[in-house]
Amino acid sequence: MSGITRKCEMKTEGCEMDLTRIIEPLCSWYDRSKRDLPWRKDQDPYHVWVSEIMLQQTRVEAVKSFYRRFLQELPTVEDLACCEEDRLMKLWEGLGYYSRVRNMQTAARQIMEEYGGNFPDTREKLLKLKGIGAYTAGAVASIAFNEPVAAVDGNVLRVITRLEKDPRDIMKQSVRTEFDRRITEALEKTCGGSVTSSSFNQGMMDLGAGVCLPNAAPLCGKCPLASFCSAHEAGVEMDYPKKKAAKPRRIEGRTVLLIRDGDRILIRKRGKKGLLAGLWEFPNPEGHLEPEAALSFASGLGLEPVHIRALAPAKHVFSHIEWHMTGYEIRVASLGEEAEPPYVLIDEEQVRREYAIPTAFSAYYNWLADHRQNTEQDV
DNA sequence: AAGTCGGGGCT
DNA sequence: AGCCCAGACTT
Repeated sequence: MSGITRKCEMKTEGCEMDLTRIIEPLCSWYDRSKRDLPWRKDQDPYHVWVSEIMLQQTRVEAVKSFYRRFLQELPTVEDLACCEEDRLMKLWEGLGYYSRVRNMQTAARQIMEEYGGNFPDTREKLLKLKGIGAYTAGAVASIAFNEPVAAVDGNVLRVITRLEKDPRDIMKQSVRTEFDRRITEALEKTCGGSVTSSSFNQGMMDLGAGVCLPNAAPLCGKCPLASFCSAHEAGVEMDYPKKKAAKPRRIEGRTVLLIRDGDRILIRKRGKKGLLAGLWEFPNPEGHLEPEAALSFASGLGLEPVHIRALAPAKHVFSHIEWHMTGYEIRVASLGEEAEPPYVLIDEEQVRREYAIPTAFSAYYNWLADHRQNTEQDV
């Protein structure tokens, strides 16, 4: 008997189980218990795709309203391919990871040009589209086209590592690739009738979201796979999955300037790449500026400050950065002229309707709404 | 393999 | 305050 086999029999740690055994039980459980979600009303590949992109690193509850509005505004792939950029970003405003929607439009144009508007219907073809990786290709191929392929996401990694007491770091690409291969092989052997890759993959999502919980005691009494689970048998569910500690965030000081001219507010569009690409922002020079420096900044844009007020500090946390912000309201003389490019003075109401502003500025953006100014008050 | 890229909700 | 979420892309 090999050392590995001995170890598995004694502790069942990191020992591969036969995944074909869990497929029928999970499909059966999914058919009884599936959540009623907006993107489960049909199997239209465009609908499935939009939902999967929105759901990347994003909770179901946060996605629902965005999903409905997005499809109402852009009902077809062609609508997405033709959508003007600022309108597209406005539809994604507040959802985060903005490259998702930019990549999705690139892919929509690929579909129009390379596939004549017919949605690619295999995992292999889907993988060539911008923004579609191993997970999303598997999800769309299985849910919309019933291809027997895996869709390995955080839920699957958590469920399988608990089932097998797998001690490997789930952030490693090798683990994801191996799970993808093993699940796909198991689906190829078992799919048929009510056992489908669609039910299995979506069952994994529902199981991960509602039963095999992250960062909380799982509800093993409700789990259709409990009898297969090594971690449950040993009472160590919370020890999995194993994951290396995240790197600490770097901290950036910034000074946010609300530069106002009557009802207008000064903004500019961010660059095409990097953080918050393609969104609009208030001037936010790096560092914590003193009022004099903030006034110089405004003067440097060719504006004539007539008043400055310090605002409460604010903090915003990104995945890898923290912004510690100082803020000022600066009122400038109404010159009736355009601002220094790339800055523009836009009516505040129009900004709120048409310009996507990142949540990072929400403390100051909200302050603005609570302190409307009319031109009569100018000093 | 490691870094970049948002925002929110739960513990 | 830290963790994670229906990840993908770049370097």
